[in-house]
Amino acid sequence: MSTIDDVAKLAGVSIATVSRVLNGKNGISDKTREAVQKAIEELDYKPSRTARDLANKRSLLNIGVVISERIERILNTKDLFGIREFYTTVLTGIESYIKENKYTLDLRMFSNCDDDFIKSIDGLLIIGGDQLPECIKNAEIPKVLVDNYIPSLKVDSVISNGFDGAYYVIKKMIERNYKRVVHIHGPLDFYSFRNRYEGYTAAMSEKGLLPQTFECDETRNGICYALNLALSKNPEVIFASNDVIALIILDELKKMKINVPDDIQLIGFDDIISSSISEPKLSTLEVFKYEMGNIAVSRLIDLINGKNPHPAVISLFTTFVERESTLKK
Amino acid sequence: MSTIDDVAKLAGVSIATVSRVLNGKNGISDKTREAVQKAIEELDYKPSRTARDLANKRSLLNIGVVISERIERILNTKDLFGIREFYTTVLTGIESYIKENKYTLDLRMFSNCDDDFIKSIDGLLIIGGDQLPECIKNAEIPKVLVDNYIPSLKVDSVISNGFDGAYYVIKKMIERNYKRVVHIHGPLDFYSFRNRYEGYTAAMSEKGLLPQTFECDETRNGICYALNLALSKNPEVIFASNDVIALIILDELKKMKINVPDDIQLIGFDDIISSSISEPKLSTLEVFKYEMGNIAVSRLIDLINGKNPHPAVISLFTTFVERESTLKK
DNA sequence: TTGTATGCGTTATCAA
DNA sequence: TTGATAACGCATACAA
Repeated sequence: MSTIDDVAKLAGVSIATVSRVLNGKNGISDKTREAVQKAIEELDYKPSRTARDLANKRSLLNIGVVISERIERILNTKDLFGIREFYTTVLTGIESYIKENKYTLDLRMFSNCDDDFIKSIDGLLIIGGDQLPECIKNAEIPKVLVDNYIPSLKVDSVISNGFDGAYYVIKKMIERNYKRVVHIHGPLDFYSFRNRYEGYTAAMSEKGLLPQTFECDETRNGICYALNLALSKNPEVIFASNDVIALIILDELKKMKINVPDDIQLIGFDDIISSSISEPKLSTLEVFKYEMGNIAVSRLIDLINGKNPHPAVISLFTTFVERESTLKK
Repeated sequence: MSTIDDVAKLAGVSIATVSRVLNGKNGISDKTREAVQKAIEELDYKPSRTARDLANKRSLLNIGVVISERIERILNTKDLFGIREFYTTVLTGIESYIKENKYTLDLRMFSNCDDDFIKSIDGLLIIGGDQLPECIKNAEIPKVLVDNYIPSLKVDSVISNGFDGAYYVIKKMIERNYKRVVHIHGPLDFYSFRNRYEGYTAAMSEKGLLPQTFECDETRNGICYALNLALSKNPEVIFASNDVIALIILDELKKMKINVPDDIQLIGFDDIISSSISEPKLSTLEVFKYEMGNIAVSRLIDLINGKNPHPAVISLFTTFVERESTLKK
């Protein structure tokens, strides 16, 4: 196998020049370019991907990370520590990957994304399920949605596999002979809620059971309201969109002297820390938040490097973590 | 990612020593070895295969590619050129990536996958939607399913986004005011068929229409049978699981003197070459087969290198290619 | 427009 | 038993 050195020698130029020709840089005289190309042809030279990858690692990229005002609020709120932890962990995954590769990070809120910002970054990570402002939607740089997916947009996304997680756990409960399994969920315009909702629905339908779903916003009031509706169905199992909602439900059930898991069993989604210290401990589907951040950056880097540019959705498997809230004695 | 340098520093030795420990050379004091191993553990250090290959000036990655007997038959059959082309293109994508990286490839049928084979490869690409034999399922090496997905298995997969493709195109037809849209599909135990089926169903249901689906095997007889059932519903649009089925349907409709698109409109899936030369030309959803092969290898390499090891499903967006078969005058 | 020199993460050689 | 250091093939900042 010939190397860049052989080509350079044959063409009578330096390896830097050969490299430039290879990478289509400009600022090369036609004569030189032709000479190099002829040499490449003659030697049937093929650049080594291994070496190329290795050399490419060094490039300093500036990664933009944007969050909605909603998430910004969450990150700054004390009592919703549950959700806060979710995004914090995702961000940690992002940051650690960026740091390891010696890239730089620029974190902004949606409202601060002007043209100058877009121009200053090499790629964009967009966190959370909120509506995207136009300036972000239109930004013509590599983009990756994190914990969000917009089917109509064909933008790369990294999400958790909410469908299969929900589907699996609901089927499991049905196989344990519970039939009255209800779902209390957040607004379905958030993809992650919708995805889990669909998994729940699919499992119920497949088992010939009627899905019973109750929507709520993410406030305690909203959750209480949905919970009361749900309780009127005399459920054996309540499956909530996420752990934050599940934990509030747990709290409310306690107030009503309804015992979990003996009277009603409860399942969340996300596996935030509070779920493992609640009383009883909450059974839930673990979402790999840190890994989600990690892989999102990794995918973005690929896009920036023009590697596997065809847009794709990357969906991370979840794992059922069974704790006390589904272990009825 | 930490490097050999980090480990050396933490262990208080030189990188040469670390390298020795890594490669199990002898002539190292137990004390040093332990220190190095502890550092490796602590940093969760994984050697870079890229750098290792470069230094070794060899690419010892041997990628196993396995296909079912069914696919092997398809690849060797002349008249099923449609499906044949599909898998051929996927394989081309795989091969080109492997060649570029100067890796080696070992292609086998399911029945030839013994332990020796598994031992001889660094990672496994499994093509197509067929049932996996135990020896492959149990192989404890990095694996990626290509054009297949098994929810219960948590194995990495690369697939096309059949749901959204079907959903999008069906909604589009409904918005053009067609209400009698039927779906003729292959066996639903193949994930790709099931996925498209669900996209169709979701779009119909969402628009308040009753999904009308007809299963067939992939033989002409089977397709005819399903087609006749479907025709009894007096459809305005027929959506087929893939182009091969659609093209056979087209042929049968011609025999019946039913005009496409004026009497019935027809939509396929995959975008194989024959679809662009049929009469009329077939509207279809393009599946990026070559890219699918490419990204599958790329993902496998990552897994082999321990990069982003959390299992994930990568789903490639499809594109609607509108040709004559849906352009009713 | 072109060349020089450096670094990417690892292995291997040669000294110490 | 260990450490410095030269490759491996390429990209690129900086000089010329």
